[in-house]
Amino acid sequence: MNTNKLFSEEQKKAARYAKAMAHPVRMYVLELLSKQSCCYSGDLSEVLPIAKSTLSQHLKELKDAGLIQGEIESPKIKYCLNKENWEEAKQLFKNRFNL
Amino acid sequence: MNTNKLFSEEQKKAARYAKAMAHPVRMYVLELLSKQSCCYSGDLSEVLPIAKSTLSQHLKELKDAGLIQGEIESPKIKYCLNKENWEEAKQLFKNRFNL
DNA sequence: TTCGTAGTTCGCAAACTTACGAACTAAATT
DNA sequence: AATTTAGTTCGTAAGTTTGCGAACTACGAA
Repeated sequence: MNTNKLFSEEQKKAARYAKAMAHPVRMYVLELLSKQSCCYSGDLSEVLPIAKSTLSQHLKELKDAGLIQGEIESPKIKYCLNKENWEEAKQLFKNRFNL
Repeated sequence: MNTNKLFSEEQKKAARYAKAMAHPVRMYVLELLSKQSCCYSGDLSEVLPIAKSTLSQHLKELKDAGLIQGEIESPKIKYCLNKENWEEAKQLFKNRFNL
């Protein structure tokens, strides 16, 4: 399917963000971060019933989608929302669906 | 992964709704319906660059997720948002992310 | 310099998604 | 009864996602 002209960039972005949210683990992480600003991936690892490698994969997806960012605080990594993109995502959803 | 106790039902629902939105075609349909209350799948078929069978599949996903409902108006089918679930989805997103 | 901690990458398997065309169903029209 | 219209279902192919454990990297502490 050639999507070049048929969907707006905004629709594609909104769908992309929705995809990043489309898994309970990732929803959990986003929800946590939207409430407490930061967390360590070790803390997530303790609480979530998945292998570390799997968690790492989910965090990578959130990073690739632009919704979170990690900061090294050796030996841990501190994750926060990427505020700019997070605001964009919220705006996209609000505008589309008048939430 | 056993998700029985680890994520709230609400997180799972929210992720489920996000998944339904996680494709440009489905985002397009939802956006349209949130703006104009109804549409015929034939109209969508004319405007979207995908095979009828593929569109049918996407509409089925939205139906299965509970976000839309179809009503037969022979020989066409009229689609609308499923208002109850749509409100639920919006509420879930608002509450989670204080949008 | 070796060890432990924290996290990532690799390789793989199983399941799911996306897309298509062909064949099908259901109902209204001719 | 045959045709047309509108949409669904089936079978299939290619690609993506989810998950795991094992092997790896990076780096601070002993």
